[in-house]
Amino acid sequence: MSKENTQILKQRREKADALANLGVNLYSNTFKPANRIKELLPKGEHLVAEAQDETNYTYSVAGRIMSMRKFGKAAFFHLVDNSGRMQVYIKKDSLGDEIFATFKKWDIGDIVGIEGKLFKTKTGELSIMADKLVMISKSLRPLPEKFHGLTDVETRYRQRYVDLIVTPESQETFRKRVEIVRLMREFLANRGFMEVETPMMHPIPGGATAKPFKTHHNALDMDLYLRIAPELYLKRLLVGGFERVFEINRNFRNEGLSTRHNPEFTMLEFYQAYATYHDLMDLTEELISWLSDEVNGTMEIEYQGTKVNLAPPWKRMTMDEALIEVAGINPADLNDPDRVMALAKEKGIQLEEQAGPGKAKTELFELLVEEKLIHPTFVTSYPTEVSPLARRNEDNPDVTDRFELFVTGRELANAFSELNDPVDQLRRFEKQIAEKGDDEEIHSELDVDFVRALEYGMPSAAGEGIGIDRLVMLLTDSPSIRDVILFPHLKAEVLKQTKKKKNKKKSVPKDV
RNA sequence: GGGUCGUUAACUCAGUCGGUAGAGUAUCUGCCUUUUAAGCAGAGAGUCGUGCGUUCGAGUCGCACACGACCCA
Repeated sequence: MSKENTQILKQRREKADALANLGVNLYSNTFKPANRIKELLPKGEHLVAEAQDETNYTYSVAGRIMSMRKFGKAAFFHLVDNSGRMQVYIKKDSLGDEIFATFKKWDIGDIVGIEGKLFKTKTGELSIMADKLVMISKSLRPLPEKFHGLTDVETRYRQRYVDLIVTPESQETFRKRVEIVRLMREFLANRGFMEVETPMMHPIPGGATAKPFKTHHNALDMDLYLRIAPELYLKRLLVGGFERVFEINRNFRNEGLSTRHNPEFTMLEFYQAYATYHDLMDLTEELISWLSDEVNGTMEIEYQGTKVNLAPPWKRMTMDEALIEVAGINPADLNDPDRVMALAKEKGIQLEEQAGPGKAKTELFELLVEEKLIHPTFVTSYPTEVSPLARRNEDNPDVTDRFELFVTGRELANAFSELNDPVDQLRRFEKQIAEKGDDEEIHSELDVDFVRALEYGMPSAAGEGIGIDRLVMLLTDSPSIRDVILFPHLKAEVLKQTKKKKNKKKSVPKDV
């Protein structure tokens, strides 16, 4: 990691001091750019090389200096603002000796304001001939090299601000992320969904099976858990009469990190009364294919070298069908609970004592099928055993009216027709708690209030969760979840301390 | 938790058999008023991730640790 007293940093500070001594405000807050670079570019389109803008209008722009070519009495540099990039031409003649002397202390990385007139250079690049210069923020640290940029991923994650300055692809990814979320809200709002905010701190973590983060409220003297899912609160709103609700916000899971897992991640959850999981499959393929088209201009995308066709309709198959068709399992084996269990053992799957054939089947699916589902595929009929909140299928109580969506071998969404029978719900909670009872880290407590809510009557409904981070990964061709989260979690950075002449011991005040 | 790889100048990277640390960019100085990876000449810049060990001698070999990447659980 970077050291804090290097030659290059000293030089930058000395330069800043020299500039201040010339009477320049290094951090002025008076310059207000009247123009954005993007809107200037068309204004000079018609000009030929070496021609001046005939209107002779003075424009003003502000931004960061990203490259610099200095001569003895002139210079070119590129200025970048939020909208684009443009060349500025500086001439000693037109600025005067004093101003030009201060300009000589400008560096790549400085944020500056420019006023001037448009012209085209010999090589035909539209530029601003500066007649006024304002230092807005003097940069004290050098930017990464102009040609290779910043390639060290650790620095890109830890110092995302530098990454955003010098890596246009990174900027583009996060712009797309913002756009995807904005479009999602628009899509759902257009269908009558209302966006709500439910608690992030839960007295009882529920709605999923995961290890929660624990915290404590001092005034109430009670433990709280960062939510692992908003599901049980959103369903309470269905009880309350809000028929279409959604929430886009963070979930927290105290588990491992990987290219697909960040301890906090963003989830869209939405619930629609009087709908079934079939309705949500229609809605999901419409939503995601539309998002791809809006953001990438196509439904046929490439993810890490693999072509993926997001154009509807998408494949729909039951878990049994997937095991038979994709994994080549004998249908007879799937209908016999003992043979399912045996098959799982055969494939090296280690099952917990309480696990039944539903769990075994799901594990087989995860092992043998998941990674092979490249194009979007809805897998339905999940075993009831692994779906404690989903409605049982009317014809076969062993499976639920549930689907998960897989794209590029990864789970992207999970949805089901909701269980609204309070008696069944209570039974399933009790069973779930009995099974997880030995795992202290998975906090098991029956959410009595949720059952009470169901007892008031929750309309038939279907609900779904879509992992936003993974969706953004797919639509931006990003290999790691850290590439789509602005500030991903890493271990604490060990900053190298500059050696001091004496290590003064800090006096530690004793507790009185 | 296990395995593999990585960590050298501000950035991007070389560094042979273990023998006094290299380049490009950036920076500084000089020249340079249409350049755009500007150019020419010169200069400075390093606790080689940290620690211990082997050795006459370690960026290089060994061990431990830290951080990161990928794979596996």
